[in-house]
Amino acid sequence: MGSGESLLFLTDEQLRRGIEAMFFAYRGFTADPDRILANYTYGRAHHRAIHFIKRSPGTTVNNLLAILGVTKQSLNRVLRALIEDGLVESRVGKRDKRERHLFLTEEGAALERELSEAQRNRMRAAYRQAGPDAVAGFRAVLEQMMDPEMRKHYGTGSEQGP
Amino acid sequence: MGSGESLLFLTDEQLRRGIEAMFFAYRGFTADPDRILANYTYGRAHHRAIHFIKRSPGTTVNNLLAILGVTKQSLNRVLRALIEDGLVESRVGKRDKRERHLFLTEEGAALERELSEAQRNRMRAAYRQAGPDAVAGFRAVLEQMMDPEMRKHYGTGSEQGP
DNA sequence: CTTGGAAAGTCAACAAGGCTGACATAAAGT
DNA sequence: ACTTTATGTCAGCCTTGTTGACTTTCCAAG
Repeated sequence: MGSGESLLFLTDEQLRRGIEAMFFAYRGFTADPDRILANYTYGRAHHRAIHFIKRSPGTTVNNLLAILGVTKQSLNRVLRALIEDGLVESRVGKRDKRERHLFLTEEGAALERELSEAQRNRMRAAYRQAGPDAVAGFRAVLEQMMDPEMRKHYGTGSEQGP
Repeated sequence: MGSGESLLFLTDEQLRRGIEAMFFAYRGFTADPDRILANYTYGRAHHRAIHFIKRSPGTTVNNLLAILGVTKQSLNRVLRALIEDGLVESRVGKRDKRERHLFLTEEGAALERELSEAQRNRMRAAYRQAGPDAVAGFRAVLEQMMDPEMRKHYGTGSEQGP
């Protein structure tokens, strides 16, 4: 035994369990917002946009594109709906007038609160059950699982382009 | 301070970071299989079916339906393609001839290996970087995040209906 | 032995949300 | 003046999910 024992967590069986944990947990993770969104004409894509606009008010379209990892055509469809419905405001950039800076309106912020409260409640319950040490480990593994490119977006939040 | 300090991991800010960690990590989690699947005519839905058939050879369609949480029409489209292409074999049940028991053919098993090796490699790297204690925490939090219904599917694997 | 209901399969139609490609406009930068 | 960047838009396609309706098969209970 000795050094072999400490690598037990790298067996294929352990990895398989980790893979399935990700699959089932992600379903739970999205379940509550999905239920709420079903009452509107919006879907997960709208939720994601709203989330990151809330996190970084004034973010540009290009910024959002990089974070979400979709095409501009795809994002545009989503943003257009949110802007037309008055949940998101798009302001022409002061310094660079090509850029559009995105903000939640009061109505948009209300929906964001509704969605994120549901999601936070589940996350909070999971955190509480698992305990602080587990949370640190949870975040450490997830961070390593991201593409390195994405790790820079997952950070402080509310960074605004210079 | 005192007892408040130990609850720092439950602040909205900490929860937001957890939420984004899930989002970015899940993207990484699916990125490698997605790249591989792009070389075939298959998508994520096929991967999921193949994964759980591999985990529980001989599982029935109804079983798979419960695990995957989609409609039978949706699953059927996926299974039909896999069966027609000879990656999955569907055998009429011995005891109950209404049931179909699903198995991977050699070709199906080969694709499964290709996909799961890529996914395991990423998971293994993440586990290794984060360390065994982090892995335990990772799994603990994910388990709590699942819908309780799903927790029973996330288990031993290779259970065959009686 | 008949019948009710479960398991599976299929057809059709639709929606969300990805994608590519082509093109337009405005503004910044060189 | 020219090129590049940021954004928006049109059109069309694909995957994967949905609902609803209907059929076939066949186990099991009455």
